[in-house]
Amino acid sequence: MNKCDLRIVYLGTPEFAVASLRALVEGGYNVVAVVTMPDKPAGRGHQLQFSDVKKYALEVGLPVLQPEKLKDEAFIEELRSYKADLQIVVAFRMLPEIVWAMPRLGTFNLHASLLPQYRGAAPINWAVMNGDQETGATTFMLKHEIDTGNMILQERLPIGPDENVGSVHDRLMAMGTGLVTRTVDLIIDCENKGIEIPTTPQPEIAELRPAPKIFKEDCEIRFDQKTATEVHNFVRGLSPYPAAWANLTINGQLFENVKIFAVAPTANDQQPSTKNGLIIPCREGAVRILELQVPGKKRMDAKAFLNGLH
RNA sequence: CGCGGAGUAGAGCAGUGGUAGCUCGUCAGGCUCAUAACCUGAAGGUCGGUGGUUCGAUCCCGCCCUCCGCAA
Repeated sequence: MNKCDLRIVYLGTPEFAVASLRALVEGGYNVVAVVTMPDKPAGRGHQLQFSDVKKYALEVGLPVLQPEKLKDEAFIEELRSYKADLQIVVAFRMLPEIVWAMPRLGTFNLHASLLPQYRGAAPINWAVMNGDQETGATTFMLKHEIDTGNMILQERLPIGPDENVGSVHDRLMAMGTGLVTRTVDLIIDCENKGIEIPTTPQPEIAELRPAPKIFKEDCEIRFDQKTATEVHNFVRGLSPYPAAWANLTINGQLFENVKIFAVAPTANDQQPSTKNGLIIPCREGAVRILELQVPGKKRMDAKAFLNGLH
């Protein structure tokens, strides 16, 4: 079997999933259809928005399936009609067994963490928020419990001490493309040799850190409850999306819902200060805010913000 | 027709029915390490676009363009 003989159905939604899809398409793999989220009204003015994966699929002329419900009879029938040998899911949603068990060779997932760590929806954010110095990406075969299947390939990636999640996301996305294509190559190779795909059960680890979906209320910075280092990690783990925020009182003026994109730990300070930049005291130490955004305003560095105070 | 904010000097913001200021930056000079330092001086704006009201509009009214927050 050649890579152009293997029929692949690809499931994914955001930008992170586009990279691997593109790698497959441009690498000459036989992607026969794409499954993605239904179009939704979004953005200012509630315009109908296509998912990033759908935009790309349309660009290259791939069939797009957008089921409201993954168990829907019509959708299952349509999916079957593509006669996939393999399904690949990247940043999609939970799949019912009837979907992931459908292809002859099964379904594998690209997950943006070193499994078994950071199972869940926001693995990249949590790794940075926890101050980890390393993360990675893993491909694994789907099974019932989410993000627990046997691992196929895994690759590690260092996290810089001041790096934010946006940067880690982009680097993991690039790394993921290689992981996905190599996983497919491996599967084809095993198929040709008539052997099982070698997989490894996820190791048992005592200290398992989860990576649940992050909501806005989880993003408020509690300066009084965190050390300067913790605030720093929290901010970069949420920057640029979904962004940490806080209500700040500066020179007696209250600013609500201020998004904070970058801070640097700095010398201790008891009071919020604007003398040497925008300094906010923490439970231990203090941070200097480097980049922020007030509602209705543009994102700006702290210096610009201070220039506008009056 | 989802709700809302905003377009004034390179940046961030004030302001007024009689053609505009602040902080920062820039440039020139001084001081000399204050780790986003200090002093002096200068340059730099058809106040988003377009109609209207007015003796006169950056400011009031209509339309257009652009940017942003919320919500999804």
